[in-house]
Amino acid sequence: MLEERRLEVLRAIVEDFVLSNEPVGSKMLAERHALGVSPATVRNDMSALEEEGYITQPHTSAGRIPTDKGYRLFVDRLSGVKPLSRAERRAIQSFLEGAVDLDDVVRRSVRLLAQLTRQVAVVQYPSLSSSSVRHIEIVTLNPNRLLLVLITDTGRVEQRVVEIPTPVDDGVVGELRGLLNGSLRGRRMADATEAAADLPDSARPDLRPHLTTLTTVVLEALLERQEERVALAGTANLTRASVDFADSLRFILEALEEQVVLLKLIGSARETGTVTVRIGRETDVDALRSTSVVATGYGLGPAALGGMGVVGPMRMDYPGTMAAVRAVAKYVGELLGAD
Amino acid sequence: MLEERRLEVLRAIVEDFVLSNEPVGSKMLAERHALGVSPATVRNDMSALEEEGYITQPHTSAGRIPTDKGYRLFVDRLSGVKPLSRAERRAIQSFLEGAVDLDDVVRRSVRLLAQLTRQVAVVQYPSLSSSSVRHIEIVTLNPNRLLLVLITDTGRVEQRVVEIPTPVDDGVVGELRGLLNGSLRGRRMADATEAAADLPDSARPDLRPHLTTLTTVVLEALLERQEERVALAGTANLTRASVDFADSLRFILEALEEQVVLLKLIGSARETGTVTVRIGRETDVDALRSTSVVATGYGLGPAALGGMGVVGPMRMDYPGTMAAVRAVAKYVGELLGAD
DNA sequence: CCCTGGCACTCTGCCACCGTGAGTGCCAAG
DNA sequence: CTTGGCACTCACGGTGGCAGAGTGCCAGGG
Repeated sequence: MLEERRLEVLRAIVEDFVLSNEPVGSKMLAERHALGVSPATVRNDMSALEEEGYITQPHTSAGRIPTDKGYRLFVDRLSGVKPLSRAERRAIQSFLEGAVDLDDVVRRSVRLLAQLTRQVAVVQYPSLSSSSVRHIEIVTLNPNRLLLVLITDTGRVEQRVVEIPTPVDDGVVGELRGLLNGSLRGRRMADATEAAADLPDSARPDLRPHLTTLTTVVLEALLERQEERVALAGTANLTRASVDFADSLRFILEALEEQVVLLKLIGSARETGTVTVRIGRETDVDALRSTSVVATGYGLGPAALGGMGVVGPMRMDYPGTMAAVRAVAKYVGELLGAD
Repeated sequence: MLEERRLEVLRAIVEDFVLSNEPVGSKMLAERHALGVSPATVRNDMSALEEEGYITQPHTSAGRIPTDKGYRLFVDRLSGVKPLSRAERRAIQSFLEGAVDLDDVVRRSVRLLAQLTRQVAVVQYPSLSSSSVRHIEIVTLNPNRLLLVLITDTGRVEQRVVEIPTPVDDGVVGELRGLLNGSLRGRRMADATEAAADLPDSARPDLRPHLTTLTTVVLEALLERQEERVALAGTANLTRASVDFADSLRFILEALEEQVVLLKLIGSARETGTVTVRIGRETDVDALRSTSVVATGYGLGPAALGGMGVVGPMRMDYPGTMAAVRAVAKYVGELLGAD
């Protein structure tokens, strides 16, 4: 009984603080949350919760606010995932259905997510490594330069200009195209890299040098920029919570411009099949120590296509945000899977 | 003589204010700027300048700050374009040369520009309409779906999935590819649209329906998204000048997330061959009334490929910013032109 | 006619002060 | 274990005084 009420008090504190952004005191708490006990009792509980590190007071004789640890407990044990309304679901679906190509899908999702959560949204472009090769095209720009275009089944298109030492004619280009497609088409990226490496050895001698350069470029495109890109939206929402960040806003913005940082945050959630939450210092990024990240993977199967999520103040509506992230990820996954 | 000194005073005010962000008074001005006259004289000049609307005082008994009109005069008549150092030029060049494809060029430029100017940078993707078709590729996804890939000489790649009512085999696809390339390759986009529209009429009857759908899609891709995309970087720099914006920062960020707004700002500078400056309300965007925009077109010839520029506080180092924008635009233009 | 020094005046910014109110911790009684 | 009471502690907001910077105006000098 006692334990249970304490948790109830913690939940009440988190919920109130999320709404008001003001340290919450014992009196208000006892009044507004029908806890059935007096403020004095609540004070005792608060004292215990503070002892255990779940809440803290900004200064003596102020109310309490949750700590990282407090939010963590709240997310883990005290809150579910608030389901979205039917209207919201329909809105998501219809907004995403208007997309004309992969780029558009990503851009629409990220805007949508930012709007739904009123926070900064991040969407990773579908990773090459978990999709498969649909087609490889070689276009002659001039005798010494080829343009290599790689198309994946998720609709992603990678392109590279390749300089070749000795000129080739269209016939050779056709053969090369045939060889590359024959050996790589339909393969998942991870396997394709091996197949590509073996390719030159088994080919006609006069084609080998060209094949070597081409496959090198293919491998480079596959590996190097593997999952480099992310889309970002809703940075204006950061100012909404500017009270929380004070002067650190600049560093947060700077961190968010670093693709590497974003990938670390979002990419790591990719493989877990569920929505993950990182609170405060759990983000492992110093500039984001006063923010939380709610992220998940999207796309079917064990290896997801990519990750998406939002970055917001620790003082965040976790149930609502988690629901929005999960829903958008689900729809995007379906959209790309069916394509 | 008198006129001339007044302008000198205005220049001094702008320069000091840009550095200090504090209203500048007559005494400091006379001391630091070797004007050869006493503070009292400067005061008279300031009084006149205020009368004419070039400067204003935030409150009685404070120093003066420039008005929109004052900055305008400064930009038009009192400042040149401060040339970049040799080292800076080399840095620009070497940084841009590392780009692997068009996307990379744009992303690198925008980051570079943000870094050089310490402001928010905007770069428009090369417009389709002023480049020409290098190659059109058609890939069969399944009998009823084709992927159309359009490659321009600036390296831009557009892709569209096309649903076709009646299945086609590879032979037909080959013919279609040949027809499209034969009639469109090498054409500038503006002309290509006409050629594409005429194409179906002159083709073999059995190909006509397919050609019609395909050309429709091509036209759509060319027209609709013609110059839709821009890249943005350096939003964190806005916080650097947060004093200037106070609480309007949020609205500025919101405006910057609107592609339409950015295109209006940057795109309009595309056609002028020179660096243009819009100060305060001249931007015609309400949220940006306390900012200035320095922009120019890049790419050779009369019709530029796109625009690029920066958005910053009115209190901005105009000569330096203009120089940086001009230099980056020049290098990017050369890079894309040579490609 | 223009420049200059002097002078009175007007503000903002800063600091110190103080009362109020919210909130706490502790304690003794139920 | 809960509750009411009580003394204590601070942040916050408003007030008042002081210093400093800047202005406008004016009369005198080149």
